[in-house]
Amino acid sequence: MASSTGSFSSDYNPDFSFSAQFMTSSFTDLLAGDDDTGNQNQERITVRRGLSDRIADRTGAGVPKFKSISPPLLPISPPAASPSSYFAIPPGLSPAELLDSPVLLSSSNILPSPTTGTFPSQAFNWRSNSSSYQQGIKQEDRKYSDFSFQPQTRPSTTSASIFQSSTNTDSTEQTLKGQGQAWGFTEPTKETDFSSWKSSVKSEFDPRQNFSPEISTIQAKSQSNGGFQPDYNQNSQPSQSLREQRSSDDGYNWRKYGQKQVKGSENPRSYYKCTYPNCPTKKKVERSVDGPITEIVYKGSHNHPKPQSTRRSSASSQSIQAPAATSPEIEAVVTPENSSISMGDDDFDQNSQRSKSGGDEIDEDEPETKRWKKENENEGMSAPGSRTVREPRVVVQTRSDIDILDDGYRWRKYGQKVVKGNPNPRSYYKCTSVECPVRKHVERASHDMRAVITTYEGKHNHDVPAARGSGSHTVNRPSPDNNNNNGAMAIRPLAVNNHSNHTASNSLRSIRLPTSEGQAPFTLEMLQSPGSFGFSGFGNSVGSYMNQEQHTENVFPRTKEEPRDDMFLESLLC
DNA sequence: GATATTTGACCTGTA
DNA sequence: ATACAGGTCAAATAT
Repeated sequence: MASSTGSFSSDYNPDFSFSAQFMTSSFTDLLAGDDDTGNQNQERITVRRGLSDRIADRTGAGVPKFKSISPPLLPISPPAASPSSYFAIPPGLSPAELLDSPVLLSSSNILPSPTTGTFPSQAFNWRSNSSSYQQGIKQEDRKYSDFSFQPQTRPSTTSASIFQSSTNTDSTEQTLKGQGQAWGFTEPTKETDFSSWKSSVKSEFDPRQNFSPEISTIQAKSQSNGGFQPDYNQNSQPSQSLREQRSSDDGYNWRKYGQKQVKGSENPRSYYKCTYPNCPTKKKVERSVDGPITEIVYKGSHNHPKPQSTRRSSASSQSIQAPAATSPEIEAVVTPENSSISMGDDDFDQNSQRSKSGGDEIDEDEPETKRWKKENENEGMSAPGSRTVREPRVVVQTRSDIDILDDGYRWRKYGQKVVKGNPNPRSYYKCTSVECPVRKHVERASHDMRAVITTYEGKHNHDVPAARGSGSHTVNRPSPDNNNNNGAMAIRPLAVNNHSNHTASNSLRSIRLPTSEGQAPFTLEMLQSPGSFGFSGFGNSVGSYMNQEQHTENVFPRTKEEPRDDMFLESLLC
């Protein structure tokens, strides 16, 4: 459960490997990565987006194949033209601090599991701007009653899992809830998944092996992307594409019986049946135009042992224990697309959590999921067995992006929740200064992953920490590619500046909209029309929620903030 | 010729 | 009841 717990680090405890590792790894990767890497990440995130578009967008050489696995973009910044531009560390701010910053912390959600080093599936599920995402938005009214927030709690199994699911990407949530609940998906499974996550990086996974949606998703992603998995090379072979059609690398033999263009996705979906006599297992696979698998959904469980002939490394197989053939099925949805997943890494991230609470996940999948689930039920498969893996479709990494919002103060993340009306998780931070009551929450606009909404609550009773007070560390950078930057905008909200300059302000909200090249981020205030907003950005504190909400709605009709949720969260947290 | 894939048509579920 | 979308079938085609 470490993973689950880790994902949600209530205490900003350095010891907490989860966040730290995530951060570390992602940070490291980021540092090490070149632009290409950044692009890849983005692509993963935007899997749902037309591949052709993405390709066109990217100037780099080959098409990235790591959609699902690559670390989500750091919140810090959108892929810059040059590697060096990736990070803009403010003067006085050391990398170490940066790591501790809320930004990174938040990003941890998206980042690979601390324990395993793998990415949460959620991240992969995000579907950024894709049409599918829009569809998903339609369901924003869904109920998120399942949200379970237990920041202080150690990974107790249940709570931890729940938390994680809700905390992580939307896709994850959705997966767990939508599928998990219905199918009796249990947390233990989840843990298993996460723990195994690291080691299991395969191009494809065996349904039996994977029983967690997240894993499936990730694996799928990785497969398509060529992920970070060590095993990848082994598994992937030159002629694999052809073979994949038949056996898909998951050790079973499949026969393709259909293909269809799914609405909302540019990627064709292929339908496969296990060729073993009387085996009811099916799977549907979505591949992006360039080849990588963006989503895999398994239905049913194999009623036979895996065929002997396999080139798959035993190690990879072992990494994840799959439910026995007869075990219940789990349907995991990953999608990514987001761009889901959704890894759309990010997707994965946050969105991957598709629980209803997550809502973020793309609804697109939901129908399918339901359908398959239903079928499974009819077939008497109640157990978790089938899994959906969604890739990247959606993945816009949110957390990291958001965190970019370094406003000069030090923040400790104390919670995360998906609020009604916005599939994107809202991170909650508290000022780390002793007794400082200020809190802020950050979330992405539901309609546009690139837009980040930061809301401040309360007034700082102290000065801005010296090291960070300069505000010169703005990370804003023009994004080379608007399309690729879904959600990955690393920008520092103006709010920050305002905030630092006006410690007296109780409440400040800034919305960062996607910026096109050379465009500076702007605050909500800039958007507000005279009549519609009475909110000056420095208005009142908590009481301003309604106003804020209105603002938000005005700007982003689909982004709704419900005070209730906040209060709910507060009650839980406090 | 056997096997697998492609693809348009049909079926089914959902809104 | 209807339209739409997803899933499946099965003949045609390819390997």
